[in-house]
Amino acid sequence: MQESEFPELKSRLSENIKRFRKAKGFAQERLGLEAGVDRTLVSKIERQIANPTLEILAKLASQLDVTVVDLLSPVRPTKRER
Amino acid sequence: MQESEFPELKSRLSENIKRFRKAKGFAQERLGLEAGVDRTLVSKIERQIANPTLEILAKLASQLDVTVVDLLSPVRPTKRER
DNA sequence: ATGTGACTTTAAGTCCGTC
DNA sequence: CGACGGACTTAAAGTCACA
Repeated sequence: MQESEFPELKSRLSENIKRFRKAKGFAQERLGLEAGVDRTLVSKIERQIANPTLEILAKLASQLDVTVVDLLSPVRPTKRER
Repeated sequence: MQESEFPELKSRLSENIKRFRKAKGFAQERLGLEAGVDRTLVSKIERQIANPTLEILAKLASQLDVTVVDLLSPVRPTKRER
């Protein structure tokens, strides 16, 4: 049985959301409010204890002016870290 | 308020899963079985009437030997097909 | 082999808070 | 501002039967 990339995906998602959110100067609450997602869910995603649906990811990506793929992609494709 | 990419994501996901699944010669049932996902859920995803969680996407991607990003990316412009 | 309907169970997501 | 908890509602996940 193959290993799932789920843990790594959650980690990337967390880092990417934090990064894009801060780049926009948004607090978790503001991002949630504008995306139509509860602030506690944003918090859980950033703490990697959530398993969000595709729709939630789409809403957040939209408000951050990025794509869902951007949210799930490795943080630094240029210089493999971690 | 920006429009979400959700409908398009579901569409891409559908096409990509079908494509990767068929490339492996898997039936929906077989893919579901090996990924640990019910076949009716695979069916719903391909018919774009599901809103899957990240974990489900990770499980399916794993069995198809691709990444979740691959599943959500626009259909390959690799060689200008379609 | 897949689509679909009816159903139950589980967890995603919300809302209210405190620290 | 963000981590975190409790109680709640909603919808996804999962099961099964049948076309």
